[in-house]
Amino acid sequence: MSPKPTMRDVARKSGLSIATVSRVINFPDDVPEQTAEIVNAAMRYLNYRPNINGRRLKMSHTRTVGVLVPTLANPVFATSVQGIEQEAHAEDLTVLLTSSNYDPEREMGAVSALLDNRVDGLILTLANADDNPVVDLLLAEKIPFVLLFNQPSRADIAAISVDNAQSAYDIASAMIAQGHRSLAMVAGRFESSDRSRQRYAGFCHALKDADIAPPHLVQVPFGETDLIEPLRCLLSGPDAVTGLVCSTDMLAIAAINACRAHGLSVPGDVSVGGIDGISVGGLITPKLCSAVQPTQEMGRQALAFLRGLITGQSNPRSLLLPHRLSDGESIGPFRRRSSTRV
Amino acid sequence: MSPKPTMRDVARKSGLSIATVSRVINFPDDVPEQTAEIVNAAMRYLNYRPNINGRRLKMSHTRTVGVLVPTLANPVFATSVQGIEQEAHAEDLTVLLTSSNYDPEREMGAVSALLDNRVDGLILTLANADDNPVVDLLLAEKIPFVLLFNQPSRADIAAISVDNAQSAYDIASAMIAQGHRSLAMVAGRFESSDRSRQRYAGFCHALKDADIAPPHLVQVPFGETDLIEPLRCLLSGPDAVTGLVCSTDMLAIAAINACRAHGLSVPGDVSVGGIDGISVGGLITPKLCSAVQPTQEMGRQALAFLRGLITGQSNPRSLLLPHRLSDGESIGPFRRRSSTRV
DNA sequence: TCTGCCAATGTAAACGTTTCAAAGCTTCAT
DNA sequence: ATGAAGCTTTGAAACGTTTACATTGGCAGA
Repeated sequence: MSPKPTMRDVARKSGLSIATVSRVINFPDDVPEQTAEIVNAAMRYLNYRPNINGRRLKMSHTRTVGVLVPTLANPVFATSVQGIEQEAHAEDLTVLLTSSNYDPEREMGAVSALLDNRVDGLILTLANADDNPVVDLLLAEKIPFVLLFNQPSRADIAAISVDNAQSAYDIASAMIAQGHRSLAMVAGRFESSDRSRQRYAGFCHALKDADIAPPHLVQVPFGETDLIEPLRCLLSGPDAVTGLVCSTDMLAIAAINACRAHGLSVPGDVSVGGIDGISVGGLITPKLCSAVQPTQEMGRQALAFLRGLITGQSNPRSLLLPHRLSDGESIGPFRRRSSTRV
Repeated sequence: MSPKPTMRDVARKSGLSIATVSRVINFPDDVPEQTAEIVNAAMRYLNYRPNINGRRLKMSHTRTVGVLVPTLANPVFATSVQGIEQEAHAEDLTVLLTSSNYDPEREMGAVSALLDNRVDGLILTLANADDNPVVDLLLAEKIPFVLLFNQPSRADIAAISVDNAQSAYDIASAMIAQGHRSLAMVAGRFESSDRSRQRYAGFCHALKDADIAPPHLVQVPFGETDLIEPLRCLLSGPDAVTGLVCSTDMLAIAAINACRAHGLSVPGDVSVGGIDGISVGGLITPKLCSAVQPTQEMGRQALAFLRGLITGQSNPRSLLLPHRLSDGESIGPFRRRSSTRV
């Protein structure tokens, strides 16, 4: 009684064979109602709980998916995982979660651990989707996987994201439309995030299209929330910047905070825009103007898509979802700054 | 070649027995270096990857822990999971993640699914830690588990949290100290969160100690971020409230937003305080005054503690961690409001 | 040369499932 | 009676490990 009851125990208790018990569990309709009831009674009596590991060993699939995100500390990823989890729950799949802390080195280890668990497939947000050994490994081993937020250059890789460059282009353009001419991008380190690089490219493109001089760029380590020092130079001096495009909403919120600390008002003195569309952005003052992506929905779709790949019903391809600019208040018209105190 | 190589293949390739291969993998020191090298070479050659499910079936433990949180959409929980994940990574444990969406009904199903996976232990944030069938089940089945954020009344249950009542008491007292006499609590639904109820109790206690009249209470569903309507009554009229104690930081941020929408300034007209200490709270304007708990660290500790329970090195007990009041700006001195527009 | 010991390796039985082939048992038309 | 044709049910062989126990071979000591 102390050791957990097994199917064998249930079989013995109900006077039937182990095979019948198995069928009651997996194909209740293939078994006469009466038999099923006997078995179920025995299971209840014994407090039987199927050992999924026995099943997993025997079966070729595990009904398990692995998820790798850079961090859960950024609501973008947390929300996407929330979406993944919801859909997984609906599909009765188990989610194995790991995070890389934005460290490309850790990605391989994390994925390797997931593969040891024989996951049926993976949903990954990688530092860099191109020339990534993890992607090569997965391709070689033919393990279904979906990239989330990554926008790989190869078209035959499953990926769900928004158009990163365009998002940044749009936000930058919104500022330019308000008369801003001196802009900078605040971005997460490129080596930690290809999104960051792609967004910077879009930002540059917007500036070029508007014939604006060489863009500024500040790269900050991920997780950093204190931008007071990193932004000091940009925000002071004669040629101070009046618009900050941030590669993520978290950075944008931190940037607004830094502007305030420098005695500058947003959007009075400086306009700030973000990308991602995390929900707090809509609650703060000024309401954050952002290129919004449907984060949670993207998580859900990623899982649904992965399901398709696993069952062989669909083929890997890149999905670009539409983003939209939120009607925030953090971007305002250009105004010459009276005096730049810092 | 197409099917995944097994230990048997490695054994054949290296001309040794399956037992030796197993030893090389699990107890490299018990095997002559030379032999180990042969086996390792074979493994590399075949691209061998141990099947953890085979091991799990054989072994009594699975090196897997289950995690249940209400949602990842609230940074408190996301951050705690981040902490859990970090520590799990260090301990080489696999994390199975599920969420209940604040629905007590879903908790049992989620935990049941985790148990089917034969997790070695669980970390749970429950709607209600007392009289919870999930807790009873776990106790009966003698599965190690740690409650996180819950503060159960039984002392023999492992739990890591801050003193919820005291947190609310402290925030409320801070407002009272600033001269506020007309206070309300904005709380998540009690049936979804015992923290919410405990915090309300602390709030009431503070008011009673200060001889202040019956407290107001607004309960809102979890996940709700639009408090404009729910707060209309409280914020208008002759006996409008001047201080809002919110049961979570997310609610506090939403409350500040609602105040703004009603044309009230924070902390000029209304003071707002939160509980949790999520990191964005420190970035917004006004900086959120909150009873801060070390969320990520709590996650880490929860996993460490769980490890102790699993290995039998420690016994279940409740840990109350200290909270601290952040030096926010969202609480200011009481000021009679000139005209209450709404 | 034989004995005994030790280190290195091998054998084989689990672990709890799923599933295929085959066996029982009815029923029923011939 | 006989056998075909259903339905139910069963036996037994995997799945890939771990591990208690058995075997081997070499070598020191007698």
